[in-house]
Amino acid sequence: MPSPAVVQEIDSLRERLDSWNYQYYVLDQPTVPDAEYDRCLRRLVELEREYPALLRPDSPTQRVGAAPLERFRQVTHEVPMLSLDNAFNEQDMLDFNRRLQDRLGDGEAPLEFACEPKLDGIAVSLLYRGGVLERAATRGDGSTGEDITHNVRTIPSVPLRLRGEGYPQVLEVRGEIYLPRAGFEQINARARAQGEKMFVNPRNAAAGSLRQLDARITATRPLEMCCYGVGLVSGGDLPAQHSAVLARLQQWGLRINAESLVVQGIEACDEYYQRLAARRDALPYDIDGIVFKVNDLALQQRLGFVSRAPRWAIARKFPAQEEMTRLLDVEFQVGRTGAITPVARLEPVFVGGVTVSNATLHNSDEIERLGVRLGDVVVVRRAGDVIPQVVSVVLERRPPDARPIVFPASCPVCASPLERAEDEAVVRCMGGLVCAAQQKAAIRHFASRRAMDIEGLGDKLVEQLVDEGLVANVAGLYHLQREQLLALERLGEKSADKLLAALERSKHTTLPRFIFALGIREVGEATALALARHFGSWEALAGASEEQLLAVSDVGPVVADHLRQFFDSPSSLAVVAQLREVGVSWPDLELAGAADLPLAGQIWVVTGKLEQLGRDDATAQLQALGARVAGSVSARTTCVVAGPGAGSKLGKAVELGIEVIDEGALLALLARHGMAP
DNA sequence: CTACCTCGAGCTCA
DNA sequence: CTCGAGGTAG
Repeated sequence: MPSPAVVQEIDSLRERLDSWNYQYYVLDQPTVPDAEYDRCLRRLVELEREYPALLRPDSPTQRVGAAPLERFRQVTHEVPMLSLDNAFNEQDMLDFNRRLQDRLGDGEAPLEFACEPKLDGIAVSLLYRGGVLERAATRGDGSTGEDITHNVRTIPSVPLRLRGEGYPQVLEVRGEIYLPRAGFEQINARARAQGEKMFVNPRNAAAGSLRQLDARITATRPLEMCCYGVGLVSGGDLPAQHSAVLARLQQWGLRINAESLVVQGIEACDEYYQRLAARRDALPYDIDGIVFKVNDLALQQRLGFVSRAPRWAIARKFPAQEEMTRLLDVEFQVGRTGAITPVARLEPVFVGGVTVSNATLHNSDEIERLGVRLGDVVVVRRAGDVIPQVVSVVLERRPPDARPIVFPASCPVCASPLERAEDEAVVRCMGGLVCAAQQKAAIRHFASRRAMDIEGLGDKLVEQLVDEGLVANVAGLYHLQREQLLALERLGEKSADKLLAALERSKHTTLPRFIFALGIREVGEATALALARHFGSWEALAGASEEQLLAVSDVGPVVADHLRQFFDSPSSLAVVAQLREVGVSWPDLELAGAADLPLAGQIWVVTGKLEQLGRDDATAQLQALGARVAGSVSARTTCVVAGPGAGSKLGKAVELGIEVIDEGALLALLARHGMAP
């Protein structure tokens, strides 16, 4: 039984260590020598070992890294983690400001903005319950991420317990986990010394560190966390301004960015941007832009969101980084639809934090526009997650032997003729399913997770199967024999059996998956689902007329045409027949009855300003009732919803004698069909 | 588009 | 030990 003196000593040690941690990591003011800190930590470890009953999960000793995990658990963000709209120049910023003032309608007085650098790291969410760190998660797709609590616990600037008081019972803090440049140098120096693989940039090093199953490895990486906002908050109140919320977070022991500043008006935002851009290289961490947020939370609430980003914030990105390199070769790739894409093979060059060796040249127009030749020195641009681009040619450095790039006259894979559709920039191989490149792409797509989900059928295997002549179309997959597979390189008994089992499993599928898997042009996951729901069975879909196809929401003339082409092609239908023959099957869908989709087949147009619903919501709700919402009025339009400020569309509707209703009538109609206002 | 982690399997060599 | 596949991140 520990004596009260021991309990008191443990408490006192923890308090001191927490406080020093706070001073050091959150306030950036070291207060005690490292030796003193270490001495106290060792003493605490010793006492906790002696009295395990006194061990707490939020003790400063509990950061070293727990035993390895089996796998990452999925977590759901109750408040989704959104992304930010981007601005690339001062004009974008002025547009942003204009949108804010128009929407708020409070006049032209300068708005107050909270500014801070956008750290280049990994976005995470920390959940504190009763002030104790309960869970840390990655952003993931915004609604679900991965549980990385075990790794985040090892980061010294993340408090395991909030300091002080007054924090809400449940507080979700959001921020960026990143590796300061010095830390990056340090772990790379260590890796070099031990002959291990080095990281290419701090962001990837941070991401890699957080993806460790073994937190003991994470603990050796000097990661930091910087907070920039909150998510879920309950059982307590926060201040009414963003900047004040951040200040409060800092009091509670969370690190916030030292450069954070509140300014008045959009011009001051530009000054802040210019000032920080000038200091960018001198900062101890990488940043890829500046974030500006409307500081007043009440205004934020009035502004709301557009699909996946708040209207009240914007990230102004720094100009993309550019480097020069040499164009070694141009390869012409053939895609799933036969589209021929020229891809530049470049002398590898380090730009924007990664080594770029490939860049798409899009099409022949682009090659012409650039006037680029093989062997040319070119400028390559890359910004953050943006796909690298060939920007221009350095003509002064053109070698005398630079050769023009010849666009192939026939398909580089199957030699079939090429065709360029009217008003399209892309050139396509007309070989269709006889083209090995298109066969491979079709099979890859068919096997992919969102389609038939055939595990173990990766790119390399598809390559082998087609090259060996074992499979020429997706139906051929189901005729593969075990012996044929075993004859392939690097494919043993286990892999073969696994693949065969996966193929067998994939035979039981669903109609939307199957439609999507066929790879019909312009028919993605969403369209496939809409088609399946609308027709309910393959037969109904395959037999549908152009007009019937057009009645499906999201299906326009282009998609309808591609669908008809597929159903009119004997070879395509033959593949489908073969698939069904080998046992690919799915349950037919319950047809969405007239009661479920009262507006099915109707075409609506929304124009003018909708005061209560907003155009986006109105569109979504109409679509949910089965209507197709079009952008312009035509003779086929069923009904027009017109709000104040409606212009030519309203005029056209009246001209054509189409029914016009106002927002009130729309709300009544939605209410009649059980839609929430 | 690039980079990173993890896993299982296959290959290689002792 | 190396490779391929499958997943993540920005």
